[in-house]
Amino acid sequence: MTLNKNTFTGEYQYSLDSKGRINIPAKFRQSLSKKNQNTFVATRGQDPCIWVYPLVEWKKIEDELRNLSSVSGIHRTFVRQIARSATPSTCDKQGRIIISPPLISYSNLKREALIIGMINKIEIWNPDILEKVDKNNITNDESEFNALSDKIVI
Amino acid sequence: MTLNKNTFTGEYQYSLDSKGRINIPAKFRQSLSKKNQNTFVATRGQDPCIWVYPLVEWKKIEDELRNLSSVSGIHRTFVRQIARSATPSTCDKQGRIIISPPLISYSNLKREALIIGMINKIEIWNPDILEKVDKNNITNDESEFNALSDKIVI
DNA sequence: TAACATTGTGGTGAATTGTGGGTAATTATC
DNA sequence: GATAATTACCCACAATTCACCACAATGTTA
Repeated sequence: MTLNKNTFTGEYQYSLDSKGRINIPAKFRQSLSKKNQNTFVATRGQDPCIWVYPLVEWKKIEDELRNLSSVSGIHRTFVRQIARSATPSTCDKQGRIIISPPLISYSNLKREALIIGMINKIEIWNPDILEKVDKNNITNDESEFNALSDKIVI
Repeated sequence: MTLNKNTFTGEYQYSLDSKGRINIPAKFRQSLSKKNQNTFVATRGQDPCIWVYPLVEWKKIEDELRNLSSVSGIHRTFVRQIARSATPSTCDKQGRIIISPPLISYSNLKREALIIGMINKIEIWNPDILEKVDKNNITNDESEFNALSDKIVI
């Protein structure tokens, strides 16, 4: 059964090997459209995790960043934070991509890695950290959660 | 893997050698279109770092500067700051460019240099200085930052 | 249940890359 | 015009990266 292209759901527990490689779940790879050339772009997430975009999705972000003028200090900082850690990587024959050392240290990744489908992108977490973040969020955000119900029908 | 041409992302820690040469990361060089003839133009950044443009991108900047009227004092200062230190340099066979002494002293570069892909240009930083600048920015600009991330969907 | 296909993980050799240094060419100085 | 100083170009090597192969574990089909 084929869902929408470039759309990711589900969670997987894979391992980051000693060379900084991590497997992209087969289901995710199959969902990629041809235009992506089996390539992803990994960058810093807003949470302490790694965000992984299919190439075509990333290009949209890139274009938006390109249009920010560097005369503004805020723009420069913004572009720097995102572009700095963005690293493209094509799947090898076994379906793995490479995670750059800066991203590994930012996300505090050890051997175990939790891969989560986030619809238009993929998140890679250190499982322990996600657990902590989850606990915090649940106790804090009940009210904001309710506010969301205006925007999204489920 | 083919990304957009003349587009740079990622960060690299390279070294400025005793002759004032610094390596342009191989990934960046591969991204250059032929028209650039392996040539970059380095100039003062708005932050205390060096901005490095591929030749064709720099030409666009020149055109923009050309259109700033010199009647305005601000314009003159702005143009002078950028034009004054702009120095073109072609990669040698090993992929290095030369950084002029004025730029080295402006950016306070020592041996270690942090090279950052900023989409349409490259920044070269003294790592210590970037760290300080980063800390400042994060504490100061929180709200404006959030406003930006609303405009840009990531 | 057996045979087969797929998937995740480890490792290896070849090619590439970053860095130091050396020599020729060019420019500057007297 | 001769010499010194600087700059540009090229070579070499160690370290890293990349593309591929192998295999065990898992899942699928007959």
